[in-house]
Amino acid sequence: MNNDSLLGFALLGLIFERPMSGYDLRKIFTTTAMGSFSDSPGAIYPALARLEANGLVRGTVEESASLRKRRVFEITPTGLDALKAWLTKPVTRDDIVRGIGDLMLRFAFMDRTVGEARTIEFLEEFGCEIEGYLPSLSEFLEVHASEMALSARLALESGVQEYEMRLRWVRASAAQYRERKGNQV
Amino acid sequence: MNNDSLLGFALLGLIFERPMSGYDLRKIFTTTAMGSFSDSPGAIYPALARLEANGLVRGTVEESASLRKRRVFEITPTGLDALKAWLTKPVTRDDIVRGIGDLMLRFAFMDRTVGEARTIEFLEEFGCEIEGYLPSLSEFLEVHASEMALSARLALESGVQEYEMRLRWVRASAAQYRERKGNQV
DNA sequence: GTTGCCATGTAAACTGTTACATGATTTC
DNA sequence: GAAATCATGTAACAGTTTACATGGCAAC
Repeated sequence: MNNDSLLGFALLGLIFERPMSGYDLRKIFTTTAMGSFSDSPGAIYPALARLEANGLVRGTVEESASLRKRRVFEITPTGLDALKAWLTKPVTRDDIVRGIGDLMLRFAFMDRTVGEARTIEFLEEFGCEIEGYLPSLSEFLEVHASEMALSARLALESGVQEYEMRLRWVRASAAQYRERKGNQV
Repeated sequence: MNNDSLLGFALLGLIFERPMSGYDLRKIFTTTAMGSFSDSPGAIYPALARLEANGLVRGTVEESASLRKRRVFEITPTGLDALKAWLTKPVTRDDIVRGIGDLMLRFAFMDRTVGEARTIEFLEEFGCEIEGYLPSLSEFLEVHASEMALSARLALESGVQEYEMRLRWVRASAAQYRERKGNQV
């Protein structure tokens, strides 16, 4: 009954943007910047089957003339609800500690689904959580730096730099959204 | 027979630094900057059992006075070989596309295991792969920016900025290693 | 006519998640 | 003596990887 894997939501979000076949989705993972996902059929086709079993997408075999058989999936109203629910989840500390990839995926899908107001809120929550986490990470580095191996220390510094970079990005992005919103009024 | 999961190597690397129990390892994942790993016993204890079954670590029950029973694991020569083999694997395009977390973990363990020369080599390979990948990502962004939703474009820009940041980090780190090496001669 | 791409899927093995279970020891 | 922490583990389930399997169509 559950379908909360990141791959499932990635598929759902892409299918929302336009109806697609399993093969189309695979190609997106191999050829575009979404290369962090597996393009293996053993991951994608079962994930699509789960989405369909849960009523989040509906696949129909395309029969247009001389084309090979293709099952094209489109999102259902239930599926759109599930997508929106996932996108509007509050940002937690855990989300940023366990890797920000999930958050970035959610953000990428936001613009055409949950609206600007919520997108800006998301960025604010994102920024708050980084601001809450970064000092503890810096402090840990400061306290333990002397006893750590050079490579371990540098790896940790890289982590700190990544959070700092994301924070700058969050602020710049929020500014862009506010500007756009302002222009529309 | 296989034990190539990232968690397995994380445990192996930590146990190499000093012998530890499963509980110690869990605490590292909850309390230190290695929070990207799961601290659930259902992940760690089976992973330790696999490492032991493959002869990479050896667990002995500590019987010191009035302490609770603790199984303390230490690395075996076979385990050290496996750790070094993992650490010295060449850096591939796939490593940087699928997420640099694995590479950073490998780097963090390098200093005390494979030596400075190999660590510098690793950084050079790392830098080369980013330099090879970044232009294609920037180009993709340039070509598709106009047709993308704002949030999707910003998410992609964040990805580009991350690679740029890692590249700066790689260069600065390599410089530190070369400097240290120079000082020793 | 064979190589390569389009397109879909399955099966076994492995890994990780969630939740449960147990019991000892320290602290209040 | 109750609660928190130390410490180890198991069981059911879900998801991914790897490898295999199939067949149509297009180009050369």
